Amino acid sequence: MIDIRALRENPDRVKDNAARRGCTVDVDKLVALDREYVGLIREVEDLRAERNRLSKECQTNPAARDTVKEMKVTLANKESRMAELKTVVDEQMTWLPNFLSPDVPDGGSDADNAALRFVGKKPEFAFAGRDHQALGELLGIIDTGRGAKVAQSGFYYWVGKGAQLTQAMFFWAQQELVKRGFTLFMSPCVAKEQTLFGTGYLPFFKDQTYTLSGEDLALIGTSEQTLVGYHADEILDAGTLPRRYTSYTPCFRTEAGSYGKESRGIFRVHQFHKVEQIIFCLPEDSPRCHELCLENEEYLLQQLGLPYRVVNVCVGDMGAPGYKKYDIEAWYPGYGGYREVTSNTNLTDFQARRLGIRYKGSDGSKGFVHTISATGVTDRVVCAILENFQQEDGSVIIPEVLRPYTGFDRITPGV
RNA sequence: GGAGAGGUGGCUGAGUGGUCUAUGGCAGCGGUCUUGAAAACCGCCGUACCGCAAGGUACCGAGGGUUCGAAUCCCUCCCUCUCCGCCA
Repeated sequence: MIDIRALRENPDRVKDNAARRGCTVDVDKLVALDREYVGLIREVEDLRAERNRLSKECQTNPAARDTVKEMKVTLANKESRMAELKTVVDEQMTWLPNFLSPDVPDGGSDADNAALRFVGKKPEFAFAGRDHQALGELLGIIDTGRGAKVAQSGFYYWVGKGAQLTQAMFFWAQQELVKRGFTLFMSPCVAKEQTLFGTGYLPFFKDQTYTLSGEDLALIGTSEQTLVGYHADEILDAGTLPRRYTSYTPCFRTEAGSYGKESRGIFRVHQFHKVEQIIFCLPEDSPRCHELCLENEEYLLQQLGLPYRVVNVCVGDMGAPGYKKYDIEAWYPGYGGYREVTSNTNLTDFQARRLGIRYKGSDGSKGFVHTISATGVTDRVVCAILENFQQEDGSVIIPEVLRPYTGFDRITPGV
């Protein structure tokens, strides 16, 4: 949610931003409705002041009661119009996108993202590289068929050494982030509507959400929802910022409308797993914290030995709550291209405003915190490990940093 | 799932129709005193919104209702705690 004062003081800026981000809210109409609303606030509050004054007078002057009774009718009419306007204005406000960092590239899709740098050396195979699905089947470590049998298409099993490798990576990543100042959480994997709304997933990504029937609960699409929601309606002591939180949870997404798009393997699925990075910080600190999360992402991929590129995500490929976003795309030799493995968004005060997360400084300063939401690692990173470290016979060499956690240094077909 | 108790400001905890944003304590801020600190004493100390300002309005779990007037009375809902049952 943007500050409604921005709308009142500089509607053109809001309008331009909304247009650039493909938002269909009629800003001019919204401004007019808000203006009427603010005018009514004045009238209603004046009437209430008069009513309150007369009510006190009733104790000594019973005749005042009749006056107040009459006044209540007028007041009730204005109040109901005011409530009506507020409902409409609030609803429209929730659809307005965040403002953009000046260095966000234009563009309509991920093809327009700006590559910032390429890191790591792509492996060179003297054989035809397999993709993760082929490797997973050959090694018997990814089972999509039984995932579909038991749950639905889009669910899958990691099996045997694949599951060990995956768990090893997730545990290792959590440990690394803790070393870097993050507090580890185990989080609920469901959240109520208000939490999803507050984090900006609703109303924008409603059709991506699995809701539980008969409950005000949905499966989380990311632990960002529960970690950011953790401090809803709280005032944080500025001295405790930035706060760095991490957790490892499953993430559930319906992926409505994306059937058939890059659907081979387990790249786009209904349930994946993620180690998340969340930072709450002071407004002036959010660009720095955003970079910090990117450094962490890069550090993890470098330790694993994976080649990747960093992209500055363009307007059209960024969700409405984002102010600036970096994606990291790992190299997938079996697939033959770079594919998104992490994303890292500076949401500025967009979530904090909706959730009521504020800070207070000892110098009396106060305001909404900024939030950064970034990936640590996901299952997609394991897919990249499989593709990059595959051998001609289909076996996969385990990155050294993970070996203390896996207890083995390679996965071999038939073993 | 069954039974009971309760939700008031950063915390604690009074308040059962009007002068209540709301007693007291703790924490916090400022000051007196002190070489400094502690203690003691004095003062300040919620949030949001409207307004140039003066000031005003709203908020005692949420939403309705009664009333000239609701933290206080009525209704609905939510949540928390305790005990019992079940159980990873």
